[in-house]
Amino acid sequence: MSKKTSKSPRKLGANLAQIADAAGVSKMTVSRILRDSGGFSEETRERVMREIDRLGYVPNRLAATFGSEAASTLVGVCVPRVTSRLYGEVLESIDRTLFRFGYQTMIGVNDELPDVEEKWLRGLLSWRPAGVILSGRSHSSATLELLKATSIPVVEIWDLNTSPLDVSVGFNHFDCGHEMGQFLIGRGRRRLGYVGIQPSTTTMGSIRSEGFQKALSSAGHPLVASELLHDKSSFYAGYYGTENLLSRESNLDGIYYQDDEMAIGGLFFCQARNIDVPGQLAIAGWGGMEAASILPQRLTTTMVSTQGVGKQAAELLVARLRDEPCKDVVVVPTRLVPGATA
Amino acid sequence: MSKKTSKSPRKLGANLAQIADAAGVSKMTVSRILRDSGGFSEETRERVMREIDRLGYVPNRLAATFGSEAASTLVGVCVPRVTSRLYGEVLESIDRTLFRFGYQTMIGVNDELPDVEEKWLRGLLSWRPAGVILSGRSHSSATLELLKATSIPVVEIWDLNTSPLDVSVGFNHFDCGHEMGQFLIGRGRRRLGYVGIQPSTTTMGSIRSEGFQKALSSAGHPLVASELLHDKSSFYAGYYGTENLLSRESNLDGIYYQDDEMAIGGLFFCQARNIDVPGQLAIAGWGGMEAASILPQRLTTTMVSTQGVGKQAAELLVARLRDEPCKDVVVVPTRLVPGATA
DNA sequence: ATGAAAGCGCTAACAC
DNA sequence: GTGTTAGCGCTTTCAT
Repeated sequence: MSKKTSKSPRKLGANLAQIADAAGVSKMTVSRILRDSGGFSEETRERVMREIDRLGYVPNRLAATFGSEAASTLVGVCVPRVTSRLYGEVLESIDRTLFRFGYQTMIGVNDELPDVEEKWLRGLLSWRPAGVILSGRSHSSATLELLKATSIPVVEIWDLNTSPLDVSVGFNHFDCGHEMGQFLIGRGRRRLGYVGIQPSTTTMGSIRSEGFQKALSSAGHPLVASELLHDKSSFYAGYYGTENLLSRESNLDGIYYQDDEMAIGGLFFCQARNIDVPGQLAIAGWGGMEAASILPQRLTTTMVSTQGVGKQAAELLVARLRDEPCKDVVVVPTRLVPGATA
Repeated sequence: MSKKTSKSPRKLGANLAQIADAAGVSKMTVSRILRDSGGFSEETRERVMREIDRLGYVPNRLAATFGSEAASTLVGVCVPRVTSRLYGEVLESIDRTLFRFGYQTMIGVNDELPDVEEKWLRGLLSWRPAGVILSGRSHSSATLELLKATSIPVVEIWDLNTSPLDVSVGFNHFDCGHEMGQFLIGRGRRRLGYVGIQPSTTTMGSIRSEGFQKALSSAGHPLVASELLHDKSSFYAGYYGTENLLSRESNLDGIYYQDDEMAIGGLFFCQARNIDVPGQLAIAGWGGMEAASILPQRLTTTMVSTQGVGKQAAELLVARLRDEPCKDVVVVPTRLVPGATA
């Protein structure tokens, strides 16, 4: 059984007034010193700082933000999942950048469900955050209304969004898919398939597939078959997705996967079944996964900078908060890297 | 250039008073209704709710928490990294659970540096959170003081901690290592090595290695060599860590890795060099990685429930916040799963 | 360079 | 079942 009891710590230490008293100045002077807003002498500053240390003063941002509203340093970040290499990297990168700038990150996980995002946002807004970072482009209408009503900066990440709510940072997924389609066609592949996750209400990620199909159609060799799993992306999903697809269409000569995890799963399936890659079947992924570096064959994939997205999203948000000029739309470049699997 | 300007939205909508006016009641009645704390009639409730919807009222938790202090629903969670499968899973699991209970998660990433944790905590406490979840057991003395002074519930996660600051949820890493040591010895291995990451100031994860060594020594076949990398855990780190270790000690007959990522990296190194696993070299990891399911050989590893840690940590924290009785120390069980690599 | 007064939006405590 | 009063700890505004 636990020892301490959480009896409401009505006072958890000193407050401004007590510091002020101890230092023989007014609350305002202490406040100015803490915010370094000028209007105090160096002597007073030192005396006050000494008392702050001595009394172990921890400022109360609740009161500060409540009292000024403009002073909020809270930023809400909502991602589809944390447990996904790519989103996890973006989240971490955002948090690191915001932390450096003195903001704190309040997270949300929405599972790509607009309703969950909405519920989360409603809760978030009650904390009067300085800004929000959302993933994807499809939001519920209530979400849109809430954002409009509060008028705080909003950064939409992940998908390229040419008409963002406010500002947006992401990849051009359509082009990624299109480029890979052209690449595979260029390599002489004619009977191509796709393995990915069945998109839910939101479309995160499925746009690459559209670009891919477009490229194939334009080249006169439309997509032969695709396997959309009701699962989340994983190595194993790629493994059995490939199995499913090939059992339906055994004579494909290439497969494009939603991401590298799934592509690697596919690669292992081929290895298990003695399917020659790339001789018999080409394999291509997306994301530039670190694991690919240790595979016997380097994976053909599109390298992306999730760090870039996170960092820029955070920086853009900070710029908006400081009313500095900033771009509306940032497209983070990606790079198709031919490997040994296609 | 961005369109909207973030001109301080001094009022971002209606407040309690306006709802009260519109509904022809007092602020208190509205407050009671919103918190469902009784003391109002069903009629009034409906009338008030209608106004709330109509005016798009978003409660101000800043004011609420500030005014009551006990009402905080903010929880700080600090992890070493988000970009690590295991920690990411714990974080996500914590957030999901807290969200269900109506709390919001404020995150921190400390890179296993106590100073960063301390800096983060100082910032967090200024938001007067209801509780904190920290990773690991080593905290700076200032961190300890801050926590003692605030007296909010603290949950320490990841490592088994028999004398936690408050409560603790984690794995018994020592036993994991010890068990694997005994297992490998039992399989006839005599010249064992270890590949992991050089522990920094904090010890997260290195305790498994201690348990492992203890088991080997007890059996009379002490650890032959270990390779501690100045890097972060990854497939590739496991790959070249194995290369380094074997170049120093070529006649090892088994290697224990810090985690599955690294073990899989090692497995691929062996494959590339035609080292027979497990004939010539046994390989064992820790963590129960999903990727292991698609490998040609199932990896010998210890399965752990990161979800369990996250969920229980959050639940314990909630119990503490509600002053419900709860355990001080929770050890989440792990299970050694023999595979085909050892 | 410093201070005094008012007020942010809510809840606790106490009326009625 | 409902209202009134006071106050949480800061910042803003205006004096001095």
